[in-house]
Amino acid sequence: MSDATKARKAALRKKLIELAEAQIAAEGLSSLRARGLAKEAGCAVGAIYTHFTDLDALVLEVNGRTFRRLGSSVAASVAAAADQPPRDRLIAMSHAYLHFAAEHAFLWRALFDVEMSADGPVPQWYLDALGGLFSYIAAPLAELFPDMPEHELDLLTRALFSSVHGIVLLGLEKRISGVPLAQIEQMIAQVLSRVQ
Amino acid sequence: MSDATKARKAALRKKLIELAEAQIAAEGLSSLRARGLAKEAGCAVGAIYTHFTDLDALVLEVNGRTFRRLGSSVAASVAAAADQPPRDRLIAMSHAYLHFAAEHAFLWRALFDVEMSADGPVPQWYLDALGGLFSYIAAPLAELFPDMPEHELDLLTRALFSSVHGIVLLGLEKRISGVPLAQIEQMIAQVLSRVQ
DNA sequence: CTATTGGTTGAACGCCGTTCATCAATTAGC
DNA sequence: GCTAATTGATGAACGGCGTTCAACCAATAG
Repeated sequence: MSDATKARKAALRKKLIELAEAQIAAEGLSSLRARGLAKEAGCAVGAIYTHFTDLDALVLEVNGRTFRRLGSSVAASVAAAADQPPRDRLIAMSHAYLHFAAEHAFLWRALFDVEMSADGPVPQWYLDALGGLFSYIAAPLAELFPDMPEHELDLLTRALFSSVHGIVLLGLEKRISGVPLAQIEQMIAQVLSRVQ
Repeated sequence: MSDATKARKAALRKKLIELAEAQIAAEGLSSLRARGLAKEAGCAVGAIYTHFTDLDALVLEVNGRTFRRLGSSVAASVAAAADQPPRDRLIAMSHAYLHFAAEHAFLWRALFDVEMSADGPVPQWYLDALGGLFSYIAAPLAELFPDMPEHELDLLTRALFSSVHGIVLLGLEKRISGVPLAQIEQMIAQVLSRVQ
């Protein structure tokens, strides 16, 4: 296969991922349609399936991008708060998580809405990305609780991540108990600053 | 309309709700099919739509039942721990929430998976049921923090509910970070017992 | 006994994701 | 430079979905 052919192939693949991402970002995961995507990309529906085994695989690519951007976003907030006490770093990265979720609401939701339906194993990069987020939390916690056994520290890490995730999830869910961003920030700070 | 006719009508309606509930409980919300339901109920597909505007409305009925049972379950755990200190009551009701979610995984998930897609307003009983759960949490918190302003107490209530919800959600999600029930209990206790 | 009402029927509609025989274009061999 | 082989692209077709609606029928009212 010539370089030009490979390039065209890769270009269509990239275009499909970008268009899918734009569609999800604009109108949500459930608005993604194979036919709509093909029309926008200027190709036939069947072409999608030469690049991805099914639409879920395509969404997984989009989620990969989203997860990496979320990771950088949180990492940047940690770096910016490097000279602050551990509890403030925890709050800073949680607020970064919140703002990412709020600014990219549909893309962020897609992270947790796709996997459930697919029944293949979770890809490794997914677990790695999650592990990365966990490690950002674990570091300040280890400073706060230097005597805590590793196992308990690991559990507390997961517990706090899940707590922040839950607060962001329900806080942004306007249909259930949606509240202003400032109040969600307050809730996160309330829970994290009470961790003694 | 005669009583017999009304009774038959109500019987089919009830049967449809029960069959839908059984299907969701057994294989999840996404496995619910109008045709399958009609076949099980021994009626035509169209009959479903004389009792419910669409399948979402039927699922909403199922969710209503689930929410009421969840409410009683949490209420019972509060009653059983009535003589214990507030923090222990918080932990007891959170564990009740966890065990309900674990035992009725698919029905519990349906509570949060349907509403999102429908675009009508959230029905009042939904908000009432959520308010009920909140009030169970608010009571022990008011004992723990008698001087806290009402607004902040309200925020802390939502924050703690969301935290427990997040821990249960991700803890039960085997595909992401699923862990044994005992560990999820530990995580809940960790977060709640640290609330000072 | 007839007219009317209202729940029930199931074929049909439009949309969906996915497939596959067919096509077209590029590559490899000579 | 020509032919054969390969491979991505095509889009009509398939099966399945939620939902609709003209036709049907059983029960009620006059």
